[in-house]
Amino acid sequence: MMNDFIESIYIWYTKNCRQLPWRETNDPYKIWISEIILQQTRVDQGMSYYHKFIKRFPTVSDLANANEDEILKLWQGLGYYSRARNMHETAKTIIKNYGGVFPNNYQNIIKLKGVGPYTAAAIASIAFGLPYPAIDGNIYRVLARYFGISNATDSTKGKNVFASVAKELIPDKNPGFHNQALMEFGALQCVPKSPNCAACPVVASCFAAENKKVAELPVKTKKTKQRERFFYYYLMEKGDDTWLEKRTENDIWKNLYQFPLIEKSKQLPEEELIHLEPDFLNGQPFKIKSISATQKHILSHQVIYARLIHIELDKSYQRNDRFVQISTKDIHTFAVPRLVENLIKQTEWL
DNA sequence: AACACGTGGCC
DNA sequence: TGGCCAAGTGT
Repeated sequence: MMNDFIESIYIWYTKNCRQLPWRETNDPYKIWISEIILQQTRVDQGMSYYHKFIKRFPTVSDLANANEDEILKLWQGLGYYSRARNMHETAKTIIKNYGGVFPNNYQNIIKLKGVGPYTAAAIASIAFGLPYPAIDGNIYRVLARYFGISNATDSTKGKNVFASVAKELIPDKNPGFHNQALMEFGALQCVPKSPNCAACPVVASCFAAENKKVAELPVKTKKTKQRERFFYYYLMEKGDDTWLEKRTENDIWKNLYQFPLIEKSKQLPEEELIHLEPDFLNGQPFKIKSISATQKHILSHQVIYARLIHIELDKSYQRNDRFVQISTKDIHTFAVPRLVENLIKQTEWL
């Protein structure tokens, strides 16, 4: 029964799998890079980043020796920037603790920063042929529907139930093929919304198809609530120069750059905006040249309303040590969040 | 254990 | 359009 299911998935995968660059290699370094990029990220979205990273950092020591600023610049636009910071830390760990050789067992792989149960199992099975079941969002969905598992995938109980089912299924030989087949099946056939069950090779024995539960499975309980934030960025113009600020707090976009920011707890009307006196200007004279329209930027847990206030500084303006003074034409060399990138695009002066 | 962490695509 | 979801992890 289980074997028929798995056999069908293997046949389906052999026929339908995508040719992906990280499937053409056994290099654990490249497989690791691909797995980090693909965390919570679609193949289409991550593909160009994979190519950029492998080209710029062909080996783990190339990555370890890089500056974090450069790594974040390459990662710009992908989101979840802690992945890039942790990747850098792990590259340095592999050089320092493993002599530059990627650890080849699950226990050491999962110790690496940014590598959790899913990624450790994926690397162990795909790169080293070790029988660890990788359970990602796709596999939760496939197993929940096919076996009729109604436990929430984001509960501790549910995770244990899915883990034990996945463990039953994992073969000793070709576990990497097995894990990728199941994931690919979820990604292409057993999709979240309106899957084409008529074309599914295992529909005849699928619990959800049989019981009209395809739309109800898998079950998730937690819903994320968003908070609103109001960002007022200052584009400070002094001749050909401007200033950027690095976000160093444990908050969104850590270690990325932005225009000097004033954050408010509520939206400010334009007449209040024009009278704002940012502390970083130290009461020195400035002239407002323009104020952008409000830009709405949506994150998974926040909604940010941002405006860019373009000001011209007097020649006497003293530099502020919190910020980096740059030649404005160099602004594109700094890693910035998508929101700031969009503001830059919309501003004539930049 | 619950929550924070990005972005883009889909309907 | 707004909510859901995508090869999860760290704290």
